[in-house]
Amino acid sequence: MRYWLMKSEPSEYSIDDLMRAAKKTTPWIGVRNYQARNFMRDDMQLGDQAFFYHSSCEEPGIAGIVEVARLAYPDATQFDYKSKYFDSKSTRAKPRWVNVDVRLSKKTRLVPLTELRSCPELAEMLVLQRGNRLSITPVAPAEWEFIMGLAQRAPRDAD
DNA sequence: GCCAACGTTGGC
DNA sequence: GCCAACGTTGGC
Repeated sequence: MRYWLMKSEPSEYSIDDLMRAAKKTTPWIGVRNYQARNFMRDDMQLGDQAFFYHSSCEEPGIAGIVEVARLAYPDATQFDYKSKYFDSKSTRAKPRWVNVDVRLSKKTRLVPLTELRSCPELAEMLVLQRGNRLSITPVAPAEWEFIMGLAQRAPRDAD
């Protein structure tokens, strides 16, 4: 069992969208980066857990916990010319992009990026590294446990 | 909106 | 296979 962090722009798909989804499950479509794809295709297993991270928004940070509910399969949007994720070089015989399905385990308080950055325990965390842009990154077990602790704590005072 | 950092593309 | 140009990500 492995741990991950998966980024989504809440204007595209937020933790609340996932709460409203049927079976609280969604296909993690739209990944168009080979490294991130390979994590889904080669490494993700059923039951793996992931932080649902809100990016490119007012308050970036971890918004909840999800679980891998279906192993990687071809991402349908790559074949849909009307989709922003359409890839003209991908074929059904040889699909280039895949997605897993994730199911909401629970929504947490928003643990802001700034708070994560302030924790020496998380100094090595991949998503916090300079210049990191990967939308899916592995999370070390110790980092996972630490953040789970943070998430159960009351939000910081905002002064 | 800016821009640093990184990935991808394509000419050679 | 190199690498410059270009595109994208994502925090600020």
